[in-house]
Amino acid sequence: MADTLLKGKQQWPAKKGLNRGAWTAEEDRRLAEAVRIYGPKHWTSIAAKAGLNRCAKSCRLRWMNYLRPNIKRGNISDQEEDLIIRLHKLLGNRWSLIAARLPGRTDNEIKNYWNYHLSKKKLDQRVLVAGISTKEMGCKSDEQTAEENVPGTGSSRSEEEPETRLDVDDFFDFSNENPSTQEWVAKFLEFSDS
DNA sequence: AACAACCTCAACCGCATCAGA
DNA sequence: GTCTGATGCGGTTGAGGTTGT
Repeated sequence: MADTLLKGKQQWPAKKGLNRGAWTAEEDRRLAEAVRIYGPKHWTSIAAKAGLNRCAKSCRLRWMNYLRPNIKRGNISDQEEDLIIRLHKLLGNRWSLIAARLPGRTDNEIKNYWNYHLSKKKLDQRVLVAGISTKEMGCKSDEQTAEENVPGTGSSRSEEEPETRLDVDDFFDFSNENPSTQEWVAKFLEFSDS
């Protein structure tokens, strides 16, 4: 355990005297150039070869969440939100899996969106339904909902399939949705299957 | 205008897992 | 089979912007 801890710590800049904090335009440019040359793999060598005084993890994160092409920014549409809710119900807090089903969205973005927007929405709904105050609920509803659908703890990453207490076919049945949603879902499924 | 509360976003942290030596 | 470095992921934090009072 102590080993693992140490190993984790060694990977981050604070412990190596490397740069941290916000990226500059110049750093972005260098990183993008390095990724163009070497491909989005082998982050350790990318970080070194780009002459960035950044650790591999920082470089990867920056690329994945910001520099990667085809990234959509801001304004999660209603359809996307709906899909996020459905996928979260099915997959739990597996943001990377959810993101993989939302073209152009990053796991970080979805995670951020969920953590603020949707968890708040659900909380509000529960408060409305139960007719109780947030205080009385102890702000517990988020974890509960997520954990209801994901075995183990919220942070566990077991490879087991989630214990699906819901019918997946039914879950992804959009036949009751309005035509524009259906069209969007069809496009989305087409995209993600290819 | 000033302040507080709310919201968004980017980045860091810690851990698990993978892959190569 | 074991060790070690690299990678991927989810959780968390905090800075900065926006909105409301």
